[in-house]
Amino acid sequence: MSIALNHFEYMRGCVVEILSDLASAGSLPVETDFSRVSVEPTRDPKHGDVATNAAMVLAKPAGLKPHDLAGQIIAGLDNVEAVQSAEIAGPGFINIVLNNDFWHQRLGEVLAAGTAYGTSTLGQGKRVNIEYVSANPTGPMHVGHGRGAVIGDVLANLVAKAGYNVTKEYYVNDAGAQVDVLARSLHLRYREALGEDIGEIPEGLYPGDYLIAAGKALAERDGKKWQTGDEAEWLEPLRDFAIEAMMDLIREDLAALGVEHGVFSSESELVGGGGVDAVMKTLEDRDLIYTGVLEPPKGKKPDDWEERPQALFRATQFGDDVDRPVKKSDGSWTYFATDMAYHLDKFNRGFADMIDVWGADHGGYVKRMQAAVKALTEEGGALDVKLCQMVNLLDKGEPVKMSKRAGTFVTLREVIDQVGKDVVRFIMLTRKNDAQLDFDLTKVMEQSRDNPVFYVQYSHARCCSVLRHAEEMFEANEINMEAMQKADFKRLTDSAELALIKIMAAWPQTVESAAEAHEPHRIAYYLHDLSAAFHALWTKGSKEDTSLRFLSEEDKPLTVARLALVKAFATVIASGLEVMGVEPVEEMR
RNA sequence: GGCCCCGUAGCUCAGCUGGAUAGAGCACCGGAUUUCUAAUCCGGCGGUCACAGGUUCGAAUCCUGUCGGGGUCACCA
Repeated sequence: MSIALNHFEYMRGCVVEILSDLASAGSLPVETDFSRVSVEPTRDPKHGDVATNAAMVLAKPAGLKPHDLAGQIIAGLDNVEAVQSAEIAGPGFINIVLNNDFWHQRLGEVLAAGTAYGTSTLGQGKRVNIEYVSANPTGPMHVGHGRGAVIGDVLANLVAKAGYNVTKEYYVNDAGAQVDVLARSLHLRYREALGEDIGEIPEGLYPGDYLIAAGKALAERDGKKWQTGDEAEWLEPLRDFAIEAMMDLIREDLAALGVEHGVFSSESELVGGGGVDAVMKTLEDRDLIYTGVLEPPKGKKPDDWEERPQALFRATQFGDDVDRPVKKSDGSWTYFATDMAYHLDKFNRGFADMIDVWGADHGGYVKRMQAAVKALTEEGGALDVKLCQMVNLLDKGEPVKMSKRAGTFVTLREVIDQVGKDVVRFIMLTRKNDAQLDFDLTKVMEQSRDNPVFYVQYSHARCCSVLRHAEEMFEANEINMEAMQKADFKRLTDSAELALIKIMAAWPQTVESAAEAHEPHRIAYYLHDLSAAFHALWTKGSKEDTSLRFLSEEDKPLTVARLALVKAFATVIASGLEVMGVEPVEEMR
């Protein structure tokens, strides 16, 4: 059982029970398949709380008209305790209104569960590996990395809340040519630290200032040990030193963003430990590796294209468009080859479900990796890849000009320091992962309704304000959690109050569907909608009908019931923000 | 040329895996402030869901094709 009732699932259960009864009574064929029967929210609240398509889906197999079957289902629904009314609409929908008691019970559930509200057992403890960030250890993170970091992190929280056993993983690309370049770049900074004039950083090396500190640290640790020697002598130790320094940098950035990985996997360890060779040998034995010649891409041909035979993986057998090289011309493994070994390693560690979060520029890589997983796990594993589109950094609507060379590059850390981690995390989720995102440094700090971070935080702060005022009006034991849970919820009858409860009650379903779809941005949208319902109730009480104000000296029982509503709302907001890794704000003066 | 993503209101974008009369914010127009925070709310205006076929009770959503925008295309990661 989940910690809260998913009322759509609950009502679906009721409908299916009625259908089963109809089947045993002979009104429906005994073997009728109910799998297409769904219970969903209505588009328009005027249509009721939930609607089912049962009559439309089953009319044909039952040999009945949708309306006739609907009539029989409605007769059954009238006997369901939670149902206030049910009626046929449109082509055969059954619109269902649930009674207030049912909604009041949901309110009690929220209070009982606290921020654990919405936690589900959907995943049944199944293990899922989510690999994200995996930024190359060659410098500090930029804003685009930050988006992937947030999407991966929140997706992990979300999937965990839906009942899966999640491992957050970072793949360290500490092998290959680029970390050699890093080592050479460090060597320059190291000589600089020892007093040499190194002049301009040559083209092709990393010019960033962040290596200066690493150079100094190396000079302090090792003195002049590597200053004059041959590259062959110092390359490896400097590489290790540089990677360690860069990973420290990245870990600091991640910590500032509130992101923490459980596992760091090293590419070089995988290669060094023979993991790649073993996997390739296995593939060769299965005749999935062969020596062939690739055709150059049609359209534009690369200038330095040379036709040559190379070791290819039969990716086309598993859904890819062409077979993919696993060896470079110098005989070493391609990145793809090591990545295959890495994904098999994850599978062998017990993760049949894998999710990778990548930048959109790696889009062309998805099919081959999925083909690889299919081949390596013999269909036992599944890989979903979330591609993150670019982040356009703006200030007051103008693009922020960035150049690595000119040293005007804005790092993720600078943005976090400027606007705060909570704002960064929230804004990163205000678009689907595969849509481009504008991040305006000024706009995200504005206190207005078109800033979703503020809008949601403000609704929570307003709650806290009400609860603070209540403390002056009541003795502590009159409005503690116990008292709120015993409050007379039946007093909450206004449409705006009930509307708020109904959206709160949709939280468990939101968690489950967003987790299943691997779409963390839905949480941000949900919280915005939930906040809107609260702001609406607030203003309704203060303007249209002051009897709807939360605090009333004259009617304390009613006030306690309303405080319970306020508390429950704040709890669901907090629960959602917890998934997003954002701290709820209690005051915004 | 192949592959992937995208095309929804003047602008920025949602649309819960196929549901009803397609939604929200901004902008524009008009309202609400003796207050628990008006940093908010309510109403109005605004659409050929790029286009053409197809699948079915039913399509913004799935399939095919066309047009337009972006990304990517051995030996980088």
